[in-house]
Amino acid sequence: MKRNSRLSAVLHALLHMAERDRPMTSDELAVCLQTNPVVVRRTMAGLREAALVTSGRGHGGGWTLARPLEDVTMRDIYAALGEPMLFQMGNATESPGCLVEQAVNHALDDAFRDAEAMLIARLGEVTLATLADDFKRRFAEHRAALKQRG
Amino acid sequence: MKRNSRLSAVLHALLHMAERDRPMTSDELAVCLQTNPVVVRRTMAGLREAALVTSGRGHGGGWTLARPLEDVTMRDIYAALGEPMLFQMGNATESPGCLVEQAVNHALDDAFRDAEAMLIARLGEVTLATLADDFKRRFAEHRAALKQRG
DNA sequence: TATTTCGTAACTATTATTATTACATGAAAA
DNA sequence: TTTTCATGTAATAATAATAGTTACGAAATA
Repeated sequence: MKRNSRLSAVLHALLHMAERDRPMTSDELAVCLQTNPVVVRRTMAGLREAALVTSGRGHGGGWTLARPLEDVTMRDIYAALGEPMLFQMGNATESPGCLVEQAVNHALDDAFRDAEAMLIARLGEVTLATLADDFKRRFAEHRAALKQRG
Repeated sequence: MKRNSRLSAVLHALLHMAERDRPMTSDELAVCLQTNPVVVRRTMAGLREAALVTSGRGHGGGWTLARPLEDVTMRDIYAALGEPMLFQMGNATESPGCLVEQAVNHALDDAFRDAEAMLIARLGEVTLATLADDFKRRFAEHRAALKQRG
């Protein structure tokens, strides 16, 4: 079950980019994300339009972060991806005139709208720097565990 | 864009059933929901297992609500449908060992889990009676508007 | 100029969901 | 008891959304 995982894939890509001091090519990112370079370009195009990354062609070209990690939240990235639907379930639209359907949709809309607002707010609280720090912490733990094992 | 709209479809069906004093057949519900009777049976099967509805075969058979409207919440129905995934996006699972991926997944899991908990709690606050009342209100308004227009 | 790399359109493949067909089972009516 | 009606369910087909691929053009660098 691996639906629309673009958001996590993009975060994954951006953090890998942050670990390097030169551009990463679409081919490199494709290997890293186990996908196709064309898919990488398509996805990153949205981020470029949002000025979160830049791309360069030819020798030494590839993808580069355009802003400091502290300035970019997961919400920014979600927005740059076109604010894809967060929820699996939509409303019925079989009989738009049906008053029963309207009552149902109204109740569901209320609940889903609130949950969505909360989720988006949460995405806005986490920056790429937060994620990078968490990665570094995990990396340090990993090394410590290796060392202890000898 | 009409993904997995089972929840709203089922609510729609149950409220229509509530408006009647005899069982509704799968064919009737299928017309009402603009789908196929077999799809209706498949979907309602989950509700029957959860004892929210009963089904009867042969003449006079069909689907009947098994509990008072006040006793059934949208959350009960969500549960009866097998608690389908609420979110469109899952986590990346390309490289389970990748520490970058783990950091990303952890942050996303946190946000999604909280939003899901909130949404499910909200579903638990709305009963079928709530929806039926809302329907009746809309119906009264509808009639008043018709009357005023002559 | 040769090579690298992105940009993008067109097409194919995969997957998830929904719809359909077919037939068995059970219940009520004739 | 036979006929009719309705659900139960497996198997299959159709549809739609997403992802992957191919192909080729454009731009930048060596």
